[in-house]
Amino acid sequence: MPAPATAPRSARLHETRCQTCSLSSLCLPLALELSDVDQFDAIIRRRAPLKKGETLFRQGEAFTSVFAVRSGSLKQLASEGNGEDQLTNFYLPSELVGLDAIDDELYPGTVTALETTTVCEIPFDRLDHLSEQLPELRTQLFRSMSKEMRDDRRMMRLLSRKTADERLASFLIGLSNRFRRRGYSAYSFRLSMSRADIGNYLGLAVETVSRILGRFQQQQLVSVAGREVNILDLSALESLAEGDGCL
Amino acid sequence: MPAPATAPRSARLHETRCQTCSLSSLCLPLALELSDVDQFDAIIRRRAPLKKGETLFRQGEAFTSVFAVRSGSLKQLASEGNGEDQLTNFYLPSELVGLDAIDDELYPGTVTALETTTVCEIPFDRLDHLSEQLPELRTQLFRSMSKEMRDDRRMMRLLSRKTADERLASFLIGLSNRFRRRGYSAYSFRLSMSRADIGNYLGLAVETVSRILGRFQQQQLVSVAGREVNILDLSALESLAEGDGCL
DNA sequence: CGGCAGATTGAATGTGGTCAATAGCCGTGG
DNA sequence: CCACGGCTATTGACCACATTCAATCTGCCG
Repeated sequence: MPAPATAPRSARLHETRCQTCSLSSLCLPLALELSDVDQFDAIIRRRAPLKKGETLFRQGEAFTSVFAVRSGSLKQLASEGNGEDQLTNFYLPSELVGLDAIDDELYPGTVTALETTTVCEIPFDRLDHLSEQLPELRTQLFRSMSKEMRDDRRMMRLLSRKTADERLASFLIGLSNRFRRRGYSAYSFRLSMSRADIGNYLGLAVETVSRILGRFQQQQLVSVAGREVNILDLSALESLAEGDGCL
Repeated sequence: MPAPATAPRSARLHETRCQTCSLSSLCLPLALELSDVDQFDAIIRRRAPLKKGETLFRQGEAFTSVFAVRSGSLKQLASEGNGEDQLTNFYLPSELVGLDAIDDELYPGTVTALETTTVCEIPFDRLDHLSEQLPELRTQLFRSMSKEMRDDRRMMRLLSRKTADERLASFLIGLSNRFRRRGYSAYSFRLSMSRADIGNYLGLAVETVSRILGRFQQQQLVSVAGREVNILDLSALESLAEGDGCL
């Protein structure tokens, strides 16, 4: 049901353009000339906001689009075989969702909103085609994918070599950095995900997450109240995250 | 030092072309028309074979090229901070090395040959530029990266949820599949990596790898003699790898 | 105010790591 | 050809970290 020519106020909300988006310096069009942004903007489809718990797409659905997060946050869950679900990623504003579906043209996980979340839908065939004419866009796309690969490697290192304490510390540092880059406080933020999500993501039991957050609080590294986090000693947390504990 | 017009025998070895490469159906030019393969072929640089233990590039070096493995195998090691090295990947023939370096234009790990190995060097700027004219090449490149991301997610699941037994089983199954796709036996192959490499990759101690391989042998799942592996009960190994142990 | 999911805390268990010793493999050189 | 040295692999004993199970507590929405 496409919006009529004279859209009502509710539809206007989704008419925002890349040119006016505060994330444009982090998002795909980051390297584009103003005239090119117009072209890019033209292929974007705005979406009605997702409410908490609503899914953007489900595992196994046909891949058609990648999505740029505009506000809010999402998680990606992959259930494989009879095993439990694995939380493979959290997505924050300006990040691209769905790049891992290009190869076999099926989304490899279910992506769900952790809070009220708005995304821009970017049909991939049009993105691909546009990337032919706009080398900067193509480069940015390659970079996004490459970066995600690098982040994955970092995650593998976390999962295979780090202790539970180091994982939690890394997780908090990672969030802090991502918030900072997006213009939010690096020291004070709200976790949009549950302890269970954190545990699932980090390969830890919920109880372990809880215990360690408690311990961090005792050690004056952070103060945690429910989902509100305050980082009290960033550098200590950083050295913990890098496994400097044995120094 | 480019080869003279009439190249000596030793240089001829590296003149092989994509058109005659037995891997062409798995490698990047997979989807190209014959005429387009010529263009692709023209940007490839053949390399002298790497001997066991020689490095293709080191962590932190400037990114210039991706590499397609032609024969042999490699490992990628990333050392972060003061921590130990993390083995992030093994590369087999037809696979692309270096895609994770695009974003920050530095190789994020050191890649080393596990045995005598030949690779094709593909300067990335020329690849990128060619992908503008050849949509199929671009698609294939996107797919390769997307696939690597998917594989990384699978690896994360392995590292965060699977037991040591399941990891080893998954590892053997994965190798078996990769060998099969390349036309080698899925049941009988030689590990080009040491136990230490396997352990590092799977997030296990060497001793654990050794123990579990021994146990698998007792259980008649495989027979292992040094680096020679024979898979005796593929389906049992597969169900083990998927964590069906509790069924 | 009640109900329920999410979060915390405690005690017991087990998987895999560490340390240490031994055994096997392979290339080198006598 | 065999002996030696170094490295890789195997095996064993012990220990620790994180999981599991279970109970309790907190906060939130109806």
